[in-house]
Amino acid sequence: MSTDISASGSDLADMIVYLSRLGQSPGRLGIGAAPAQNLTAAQWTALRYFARANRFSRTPSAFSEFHATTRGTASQTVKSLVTLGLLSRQMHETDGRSTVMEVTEAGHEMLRHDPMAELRNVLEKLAPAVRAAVAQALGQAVADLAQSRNAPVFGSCSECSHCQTDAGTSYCHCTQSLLSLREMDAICVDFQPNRNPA
Amino acid sequence: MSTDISASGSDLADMIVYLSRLGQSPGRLGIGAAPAQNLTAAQWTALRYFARANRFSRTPSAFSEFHATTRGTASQTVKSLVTLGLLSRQMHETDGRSTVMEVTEAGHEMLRHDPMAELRNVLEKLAPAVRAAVAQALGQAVADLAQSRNAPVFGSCSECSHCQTDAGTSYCHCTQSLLSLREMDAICVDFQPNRNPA
DNA sequence: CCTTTTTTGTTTCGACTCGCTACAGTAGTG
DNA sequence: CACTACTGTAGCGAGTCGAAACAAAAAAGG
Repeated sequence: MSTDISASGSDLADMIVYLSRLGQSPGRLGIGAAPAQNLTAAQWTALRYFARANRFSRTPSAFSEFHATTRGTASQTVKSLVTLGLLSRQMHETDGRSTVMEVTEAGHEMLRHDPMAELRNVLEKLAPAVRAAVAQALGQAVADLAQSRNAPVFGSCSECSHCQTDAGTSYCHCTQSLLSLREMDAICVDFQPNRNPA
Repeated sequence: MSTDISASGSDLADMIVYLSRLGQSPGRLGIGAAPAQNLTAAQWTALRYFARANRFSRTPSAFSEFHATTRGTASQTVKSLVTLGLLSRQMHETDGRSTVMEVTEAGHEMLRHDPMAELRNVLEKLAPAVRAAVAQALGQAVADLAQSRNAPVFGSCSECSHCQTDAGTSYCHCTQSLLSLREMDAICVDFQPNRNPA
Protein backbone atom coordinates (compact mmCIF):
# COMPACT_ATOMS: atom_id res chain seq x y z
CA MET A 1 0.00 0.00 0.00
CA SER A 2 1.19 3.50 -0.69
CA THR A 3 -1.39 5.85 0.68
CA ASP A 4 0.52 8.28 2.83
CA ILE A 5 0.13 10.96 0.19
CA SER A 6 -1.27 14.33 1.12
CA ALA A 7 -4.79 13.26 0.11
CA SER A 8 -6.21 16.67 -0.62
CA GLY A 9 -9.90 17.48 -0.53
CA SER A 10 -9.83 17.43 -4.31
CA ASP A 11 -8.92 13.80 -4.51
CA LEU A 12 -11.44 12.90 -1.86
CA ALA A 13 -14.18 14.78 -3.66
CA ASP A 14 -13.32 13.02 -6.88
CA MET A 15 -13.44 9.66 -5.18
CA ILE A 16 -16.81 10.42 -3.66
CA VAL A 17 -18.27 11.48 -6.98
CA TYR A 18 -16.79 8.48 -8.74
CA LEU A 19 -18.06 6.06 -6.11
CA SER A 20 -21.51 7.56 -6.27
CA ARG A 21 -21.64 7.41 -10.03
CA LEU A 22 -20.21 3.94 -10.42
CA GLY A 23 -22.30 2.69 -7.52
CA GLN A 24 -25.53 3.74 -9.15
CA SER A 25 -24.79 2.45 -12.61
CA PRO A 26 -26.36 -0.89 -13.38
CA GLY A 27 -23.03 -2.37 -14.36
CA ARG A 28 -22.91 -5.74 -16.03
CA LEU A 29 -26.33 -7.25 -15.72
CA GLY A 30 -26.28 -10.94 -15.14
CA ILE A 31 -27.06 -13.66 -17.63
CA GLY A 32 -30.60 -14.51 -16.64
CA ALA A 33 -33.27 -12.32 -15.02
CA ALA A 34 -35.74 -10.01 -16.67
CA PRO A 35 -33.95 -7.32 -18.63
CA ALA A 36 -36.80 -4.84 -18.27
CA GLN A 37 -36.21 -3.99 -14.62
CA ASN A 38 -33.96 -1.08 -15.40
CA LEU A 39 -34.82 1.98 -13.39
CA THR A 40 -32.96 5.23 -13.76
CA ALA A 41 -30.70 6.60 -11.06
CA ALA A 42 -33.34 9.09 -9.96
CA GLN A 43 -35.99 6.40 -9.78
CA TRP A 44 -33.77 4.15 -7.69
CA THR A 45 -32.98 7.02 -5.36
CA ALA A 46 -36.67 7.76 -4.94
CA LEU A 47 -37.55 4.14 -4.33
CA ARG A 48 -34.81 3.80 -1.75
CA TYR A 49 -35.84 7.02 -0.09
CA PHE A 50 -39.50 6.10 0.29
CA ALA A 51 -38.51 2.72 1.62
CA ARG A 52 -36.37 4.24 4.32
CA ALA A 53 -38.26 7.44 5.23
CA ASN A 54 -40.73 7.64 8.10
CA ARG A 55 -44.37 8.55 7.63
CA PHE A 56 -43.70 12.28 8.04
CA SER A 57 -41.17 12.25 5.26
CA ARG A 58 -42.72 10.09 2.56
CA THR A 59 -43.94 13.06 0.54
CA PRO A 60 -42.80 14.29 -2.88
CA SER A 61 -41.65 17.54 -1.30
CA ALA A 62 -39.45 15.87 1.26
CA PHE A 63 -37.95 13.67 -1.41
CA SER A 64 -37.21 16.68 -3.59
CA GLU A 65 -35.18 18.17 -0.75
CA PHE A 66 -33.44 14.90 -0.05
CA HIS A 67 -32.55 14.54 -3.70
CA ALA A 68 -31.49 18.20 -3.93
CA THR A 69 -33.85 18.91 -6.79
CA THR A 70 -37.08 20.79 -7.38
CA ARG A 71 -40.57 19.65 -6.49
CA GLY A 72 -41.49 19.56 -10.15
CA THR A 73 -38.77 17.14 -11.04
CA ALA A 74 -39.44 15.01 -7.99
CA SER A 75 -43.11 14.91 -8.88
CA GLN A 76 -42.33 13.43 -12.26
CA THR A 77 -40.06 10.78 -10.81
CA VAL A 78 -42.70 9.82 -8.27
CA LYS A 79 -45.36 9.69 -10.93
CA SER A 80 -43.29 7.34 -13.05
CA LEU A 81 -42.82 5.00 -10.09
CA VAL A 82 -46.54 5.03 -9.37
CA THR A 83 -47.19 4.19 -13.02
CA LEU A 84 -44.76 1.30 -12.73
CA GLY A 85 -46.65 0.07 -9.70
CA LEU A 86 -43.69 0.42 -7.38
CA LEU A 87 -45.19 3.20 -5.29
CA SER A 88 -48.75 3.82 -4.18
CA ARG A 89 -50.28 7.14 -3.34
CA GLN A 90 -52.27 7.82 -0.19
CA MET A 91 -54.08 10.93 0.94
CA HIS A 92 -52.79 12.60 4.06
CA GLU A 93 -55.21 12.21 6.97
CA THR A 94 -55.48 15.84 7.94
CA ASP A 95 -53.62 17.88 5.34
CA GLY A 96 -55.54 17.92 2.08
CA ARG A 97 -52.57 19.09 0.02
CA SER A 98 -50.21 16.39 1.05
CA THR A 99 -49.87 12.87 -0.29
CA VAL A 100 -47.99 10.10 1.46
CA MET A 101 -46.22 7.53 -0.63
CA GLU A 102 -45.93 3.84 0.16
CA VAL A 103 -43.62 1.32 -1.42
CA THR A 104 -45.71 -1.48 -2.85
CA GLU A 105 -44.91 -5.17 -2.71
CA ALA A 106 -43.51 -4.92 -6.22
CA GLY A 107 -41.42 -1.98 -5.06
CA HIS A 108 -39.88 -3.97 -2.24
CA GLU A 109 -39.22 -6.81 -4.64
CA MET A 110 -37.53 -4.38 -7.00
CA LEU A 111 -35.35 -3.09 -4.20
CA ARG A 112 -33.80 -6.52 -3.90
CA HIS A 113 -32.14 -5.85 -7.24
CA ASP A 114 -30.84 -2.43 -6.24
CA PRO A 115 -27.70 -1.73 -8.28
CA MET A 116 -26.32 0.15 -5.30
CA ALA A 117 -26.05 -3.10 -3.37
CA GLU A 118 -22.59 -3.60 -4.77
CA LEU A 119 -21.40 -0.28 -3.42
CA ARG A 120 -22.86 -1.23 -0.06
CA ASN A 121 -21.07 -4.56 -0.14
CA VAL A 122 -17.79 -2.91 -0.92
CA LEU A 123 -18.22 -0.51 1.98
CA GLU A 124 -19.30 -3.34 4.22
CA LYS A 125 -15.96 -4.99 3.64
CA LEU A 126 -14.15 -2.19 5.45
CA ALA A 127 -13.11 -2.85 9.01
CA PRO A 128 -15.80 -1.71 11.47
CA ALA A 129 -13.52 0.83 13.11
CA VAL A 130 -12.54 2.29 9.76
CA ARG A 131 -16.15 2.38 8.68
CA ALA A 132 -17.14 4.21 11.81
CA ALA A 133 -14.40 6.76 11.30
CA VAL A 134 -15.38 7.32 7.69
CA ALA A 135 -19.02 7.61 8.68
CA GLN A 136 -18.20 10.21 11.28
CA ALA A 137 -16.04 12.22 8.89
CA LEU A 138 -18.54 12.09 6.06
CA GLY A 139 -21.36 12.90 8.46
CA GLN A 140 -19.50 16.01 9.42
CA ALA A 141 -18.99 16.86 5.77
CA VAL A 142 -22.67 16.33 5.04
CA ALA A 143 -23.66 18.64 7.87
CA ASP A 144 -21.21 21.33 6.82
CA LEU A 145 -22.12 21.15 3.17
CA ALA A 146 -25.83 21.16 3.88
CA GLN A 147 -25.43 24.23 6.01
CA SER A 148 -23.45 26.15 3.43
CA ARG A 149 -25.92 25.12 0.75
CA ASN A 150 -28.89 25.96 2.90
CA ALA A 151 -30.09 22.41 2.44
CA PRO A 152 -31.74 20.27 5.09
CA VAL A 153 -29.79 17.51 6.77
CA PHE A 154 -31.44 14.13 6.77
CA GLY A 155 -31.02 11.70 9.59
CA SER A 156 -32.80 9.20 11.75
CA CYS A 157 -34.86 10.03 14.80
CA SER A 158 -32.53 8.05 17.04
CA GLU A 159 -29.99 10.83 16.69
CA CYS A 160 -32.39 13.74 16.49
CA SER A 161 -32.69 16.42 19.12
CA HIS A 162 -36.45 16.47 18.64
CA CYS A 163 -36.68 12.98 19.96
CA GLN A 164 -37.01 12.06 23.60
CA THR A 165 -36.84 8.50 24.78
CA ASP A 166 -38.23 7.60 28.19
CA ALA A 167 -38.76 4.15 29.55
CA GLY A 168 -38.94 2.40 26.21
CA THR A 169 -41.25 4.82 24.45
CA SER A 170 -39.99 7.57 22.18
CA TYR A 171 -41.64 10.88 21.56
CA CYS A 172 -40.90 13.39 18.81
CA HIS A 173 -41.36 17.00 19.89
CA CYS A 174 -41.31 18.19 16.31
CA THR A 175 -44.23 16.19 14.97
CA GLN A 176 -45.75 15.70 18.41
CA SER A 177 -46.25 12.00 18.09
CA LEU A 178 -45.08 8.73 19.50
CA LEU A 179 -42.57 6.76 17.47
CA SER A 180 -42.34 3.04 17.15
CA LEU A 181 -39.00 1.36 17.56
CA ARG A 182 -38.81 0.72 13.87
CA GLU A 183 -39.41 4.35 13.02
CA MET A 184 -36.44 5.41 15.09
CA ASP A 185 -34.08 4.26 12.40
CA ALA A 186 -36.01 5.75 9.51
CA ILE A 187 -35.00 8.89 7.67
CA CYS A 188 -36.75 12.11 8.68
CA VAL A 189 -36.89 15.51 6.98
CA ASP A 190 -37.12 17.39 10.23
CA PHE A 191 -33.89 15.95 11.49
CA GLN A 192 -31.84 18.17 13.76
CA PRO A 193 -28.41 16.96 14.88
CA ASN A 194 -28.13 16.02 18.52
CA ARG A 195 -25.92 18.76 19.84
CA ASN A 196 -25.82 20.43 23.19
CA PRO A 197 -28.01 23.52 22.75
CA ALA A 198 -25.44 25.56 24.68
CA MET B 1 -21.40 14.19 19.11
CA SER B 2 -23.20 10.92 19.00
CA THR B 3 -21.70 8.90 16.23
CA ASP B 4 -20.88 5.58 17.81
CA ILE B 5 -23.72 3.93 15.97
CA SER B 6 -23.17 0.82 13.93
CA ALA B 7 -22.68 2.83 10.73
CA SER B 8 -23.66 0.18 8.26
CA GLY B 9 -22.59 0.22 4.65
CA SER B 10 -26.07 1.38 3.75
CA ASP B 11 -25.74 4.61 5.65
CA LEU B 12 -22.29 5.19 4.25
CA ALA B 13 -23.49 4.61 0.73
CA ASP B 14 -26.34 7.03 1.25
CA MET B 15 -23.98 9.65 2.59
CA ILE B 16 -21.67 9.24 -0.37
CA VAL B 17 -24.49 9.59 -2.86
CA TYR B 18 -25.92 12.58 -1.02
CA LEU B 19 -22.54 14.30 -0.80
CA SER B 20 -21.92 13.73 -4.46
CA ARG B 21 -25.27 15.06 -5.49
CA LEU B 22 -25.31 18.06 -3.20
CA GLY B 23 -21.70 18.81 -4.01
CA GLN B 24 -22.40 19.03 -7.72
CA SER B 25 -25.54 21.11 -7.50
CA PRO B 26 -24.99 24.79 -8.12
CA GLY B 27 -26.63 25.71 -4.85
CA ARG B 28 -27.54 29.29 -4.14
CA LEU B 29 -25.87 31.36 -6.78
CA GLY B 30 -24.62 34.66 -5.48
CA ILE B 31 -26.16 38.06 -6.01
CA GLY B 32 -23.91 39.37 -8.75
CA ALA B 33 -22.02 37.48 -11.43
CA ALA B 34 -23.21 36.31 -14.81
CA PRO B 35 -26.16 33.95 -14.47
CA ALA B 36 -25.41 32.20 -17.73
CA GLN B 37 -22.39 30.23 -16.49
CA ASN B 38 -24.45 27.26 -15.51
CA LEU B 39 -22.98 24.04 -16.73
CA THR B 40 -24.61 20.69 -16.09
CA ALA B 41 -23.13 18.13 -13.77
CA ALA B 42 -21.81 16.09 -16.70
CA GLN B 43 -20.22 19.15 -18.27
CA TRP B 44 -18.52 20.10 -15.00
CA THR B 45 -17.23 16.58 -14.60
CA ALA B 46 -15.81 16.61 -18.11
CA LEU B 47 -14.19 20.01 -17.67
CA ARG B 48 -12.64 18.93 -14.40
CA TYR B 49 -11.45 15.69 -15.91
CA PHE B 50 -9.71 17.26 -18.89
CA ALA B 51 -8.09 19.79 -16.61
CA ARG B 52 -6.62 17.06 -14.44
CA ALA B 53 -5.87 14.27 -16.91
CA ASN B 54 -2.46 13.82 -18.51
CA ARG B 55 -1.87 13.94 -22.25
CA PHE B 56 -2.53 10.22 -22.70
CA SER B 57 -5.92 10.50 -21.07
CA ARG B 58 -7.45 13.66 -22.49
CA THR B 59 -9.53 11.79 -25.04
CA PRO B 60 -13.31 11.39 -25.26
CA SER B 61 -12.92 7.64 -24.83
CA ALA B 62 -10.92 7.93 -21.62
CA PHE B 63 -13.42 10.40 -20.24
CA SER B 64 -16.30 8.09 -21.06
CA GLU B 65 -14.67 5.40 -18.94
CA PHE B 66 -13.90 7.81 -16.15
CA HIS B 67 -17.50 9.00 -16.16
CA ALA B 68 -18.82 5.45 -16.37
CA THR B 69 -20.87 6.17 -19.48
CA THR B 70 -20.76 5.35 -23.18
CA ARG B 71 -18.52 6.94 -25.77
CA GLY B 72 -21.56 8.33 -27.53
CA THR B 73 -22.76 10.24 -24.52
CA ALA B 74 -19.28 11.45 -23.71
CA SER B 75 -18.88 12.65 -27.26
CA GLN B 76 -21.95 14.85 -26.90
CA THR B 77 -20.77 16.36 -23.65
CA VAL B 78 -17.37 17.11 -25.13
CA LYS B 79 -18.94 18.64 -28.20
CA SER B 80 -21.07 20.95 -26.10
CA LEU B 81 -18.00 22.14 -24.19
CA VAL B 82 -16.13 22.77 -27.43
CA THR B 83 -19.09 24.79 -28.69
CA LEU B 84 -19.02 26.81 -25.49
CA GLY B 85 -15.34 27.51 -26.07
CA LEU B 86 -14.24 25.78 -22.89
CA LEU B 87 -12.42 22.93 -24.61
CA SER B 88 -10.36 22.85 -27.80
CA ARG B 89 -9.79 19.87 -30.00
CA GLN B 90 -6.37 18.81 -31.25
CA MET B 91 -5.41 16.02 -33.58
CA HIS B 92 -3.30 13.25 -32.14
CA GLU B 93 0.24 13.34 -33.46
CA THR B 94 0.47 9.75 -34.61
CA ASP B 95 -2.98 8.20 -34.22
CA GLY B 96 -5.34 9.56 -36.81
CA ARG B 97 -8.45 8.41 -35.02
CA SER B 98 -7.72 10.03 -31.71
CA THR B 99 -8.31 13.61 -30.66
CA VAL B 100 -6.72 15.20 -27.61
CA MET B 101 -8.69 17.81 -25.71
CA GLU B 102 -7.25 20.92 -24.10
CA VAL B 103 -8.95 23.18 -21.58
CA THR B 104 -8.98 26.70 -23.01
CA GLU B 105 -8.33 29.89 -21.11
CA ALA B 106 -12.08 30.36 -20.76
CA GLY B 107 -12.29 26.81 -19.48
CA HIS B 108 -9.77 27.46 -16.74
CA GLU B 109 -11.59 30.64 -15.85
CA MET B 110 -14.84 28.70 -15.65
CA LEU B 111 -13.23 26.16 -13.35
CA ARG B 112 -12.70 28.90 -10.80
CA HIS B 113 -16.46 28.87 -10.33
CA ASP B 114 -16.69 25.12 -9.95
CA PRO B 115 -19.72 24.35 -7.77
CA MET B 116 -17.82 21.40 -6.35
CA ALA B 117 -15.40 23.76 -4.63
CA GLU B 118 -17.68 23.85 -1.66
CA LEU B 119 -17.55 20.10 -1.25
CA ARG B 120 -13.78 20.29 -1.47
CA ASN B 121 -13.69 23.00 1.17
CA VAL B 122 -15.82 20.96 3.50
CA LEU B 123 -13.54 17.96 3.07
CA GLU B 124 -10.50 20.15 3.50
CA LYS B 125 -11.74 21.09 6.94
CA LEU B 126 -11.31 17.55 8.18
CA ALA B 127 -8.24 16.84 10.23
CA PRO B 128 -5.34 15.62 8.03
CA ALA B 129 -5.15 12.28 9.75
CA VAL B 130 -8.87 11.73 9.36
CA ARG B 131 -8.72 12.78 5.75
CA ALA B 132 -5.92 10.36 5.07
CA ALA B 133 -7.86 7.55 6.70
CA VAL B 134 -10.97 8.34 4.71
CA ALA B 135 -8.95 8.58 1.51
CA GLN B 136 -7.41 5.20 2.14
CA ALA B 137 -10.78 3.61 2.91
CA LEU B 138 -12.54 5.14 -0.08
CA GLY B 139 -9.60 4.30 -2.30
CA GLN B 140 -10.02 0.69 -1.29
CA ALA B 141 -13.73 0.91 -2.00
CA VAL B 142 -13.09 2.45 -5.41
CA ALA B 143 -10.67 -0.32 -6.32
CA ASP B 144 -13.05 -3.04 -5.15
CA LEU B 145 -16.06 -1.56 -6.87
CA ALA B 146 -14.19 -0.93 -10.10
CA GLN B 147 -13.04 -4.51 -10.14
CA SER B 148 -16.49 -5.94 -9.56
CA ARG B 149 -17.90 -3.61 -12.20
CA ASN B 150 -15.14 -4.37 -14.63
CA ALA B 151 -14.37 -0.66 -14.76
CA PRO B 152 -10.92 0.90 -14.92
CA VAL B 153 -9.41 2.52 -11.85
CA PHE B 154 -8.10 6.03 -12.36
CA GLY B 155 -5.12 7.35 -10.49
CA SER B 156 -2.00 9.45 -10.80
CA CYS B 157 1.31 8.24 -12.16
CA SER B 158 3.02 8.88 -8.84
CA GLU B 159 1.26 5.83 -7.47
CA CYS B 160 1.24 3.74 -10.61
CA SER B 161 3.20 0.56 -11.03
CA HIS B 162 4.00 1.51 -14.63
CA CYS B 163 6.06 4.43 -13.43
CA GLN B 164 9.71 4.25 -12.51
CA THR B 165 11.48 7.21 -10.95
CA ASP B 166 15.27 7.33 -11.09
CA ALA B 167 17.43 10.26 -10.14
CA GLY B 168 14.79 12.91 -10.60
CA THR B 169 13.38 11.71 -13.93
CA SER B 170 10.30 9.55 -14.23
CA TYR B 171 9.58 7.04 -16.92
CA CYS B 172 6.27 5.36 -17.72
CA HIS B 173 6.64 1.79 -18.96
CA CYS B 174 3.08 1.73 -20.21
CA THR B 175 3.23 4.65 -22.62
CA GLN B 176 7.01 4.43 -22.99
CA SER B 177 7.64 8.08 -22.41
CA LEU B 178 9.25 10.43 -19.94
CA LEU B 179 7.00 12.27 -17.54
CA SER B 180 7.41 15.77 -16.22
CA LEU B 181 7.06 16.43 -12.53
CA ARG B 182 3.71 18.06 -13.12
CA GLU B 183 2.37 15.09 -15.02
CA MET B 184 3.06 12.80 -12.10
CA ASP B 185 0.05 14.17 -10.27
CA ALA B 186 -2.29 14.05 -13.24
CA ILE B 187 -4.96 11.45 -13.76
CA CYS B 188 -4.18 8.58 -16.10
CA VAL B 189 -6.40 5.96 -17.72
CA ASP B 190 -3.76 3.30 -17.67
CA PHE B 191 -3.34 3.51 -13.93
CA GLN B 192 -2.38 0.31 -12.15
CA PRO B 193 -2.20 0.29 -8.36
CA ASN B 194 1.26 0.05 -6.88
CA ARG B 195 1.17 -3.35 -5.30
CA ASN B 196 3.82 -5.96 -4.86
CA PRO B 197 3.37 -8.14 -7.95
CA ALA B 198 3.86 -11.22 -5.74
C1' DC C 1 0.25 -7.03 -49.39
C1' DC C 2 -4.46 -7.78 -48.21
C1' DT C 3 -8.11 -9.10 -45.24
C1' DT C 4 -10.33 -9.34 -40.69
C1' DT C 5 -10.65 -7.44 -36.18
C1' DT C 6 -10.29 -3.87 -32.91
C1' DT C 7 -10.26 0.76 -31.51
C1' DT C 8 -11.85 5.61 -31.75
C1' DG C 9 -15.12 8.92 -32.44
C1' DT C 10 -19.46 10.51 -34.22
C1' DT C 11 -24.42 10.73 -35.22
C1' DT C 12 -29.25 9.67 -34.54
C1' DC C 13 -33.09 7.99 -31.85
C1' DG C 14 -36.32 7.67 -27.94
C1' DA C 15 -36.94 7.96 -23.08
C1' DC C 16 -35.70 10.31 -19.13
C1' DT C 17 -33.75 14.17 -16.07
C1' DC C 18 -33.60 18.68 -14.71
C1' DG C 19 -34.62 23.52 -13.60
C1' DC C 20 -37.87 26.73 -14.56
C1' DT C 21 -42.35 28.92 -14.84
C1' DA C 22 -47.05 28.90 -14.28
C1' DC C 23 -50.87 27.16 -12.04
C1' DA C 24 -54.55 25.08 -8.78
C1' DG C 25 -55.79 23.74 -4.34
C1' DT C 26 -55.16 23.72 0.68
C1' DA C 27 -53.43 25.56 5.19
C1' DG C 28 -52.32 28.96 8.37
C1' DT C 29 -52.40 34.09 9.71
C1' DG C 30 -54.20 38.33 10.74
C1' DC D 1 -62.25 37.76 4.59
C1' DA D 2 -57.90 38.74 2.44
C1' DC D 3 -53.13 37.50 2.32
C1' DT D 4 -49.37 34.66 2.54
C1' DA D 5 -47.21 30.18 2.60
C1' DC D 6 -47.04 25.57 1.28
C1' DT D 7 -47.91 21.27 -1.57
C1' DG D 8 -48.33 19.14 -5.73
C1' DT D 9 -48.83 19.15 -10.84
C1' DA D 10 -48.24 20.27 -15.94
C1' DG D 11 -45.58 21.99 -19.80
C1' DC D 12 -41.30 23.80 -21.97
C1' DG D 13 -36.51 23.51 -23.62
C1' DA D 14 -31.91 21.95 -22.99
C1' DG D 15 -29.29 18.33 -21.60
C1' DT D 16 -28.32 13.36 -20.31
C1' DC D 17 -28.31 8.62 -21.16
C1' DG D 18 -27.89 4.05 -23.42
C1' DA D 19 -28.32 1.77 -27.58
C1' DA D 20 -27.51 1.13 -32.32
C1' DA D 21 -25.49 2.22 -36.67
C1' DC D 22 -21.79 4.21 -38.93
C1' DA D 23 -17.03 5.88 -40.85
C1' DA D 24 -12.22 5.95 -40.40
C1' DA D 25 -7.87 4.57 -38.70
C1' DA D 26 -4.99 1.20 -36.46
C1' DA D 27 -3.64 -3.41 -35.33
C1' DA D 28 -3.43 -8.38 -36.13
C1' DG D 29 -2.89 -12.27 -38.90
C1' DG D 30 -2.48 -14.69 -42.91
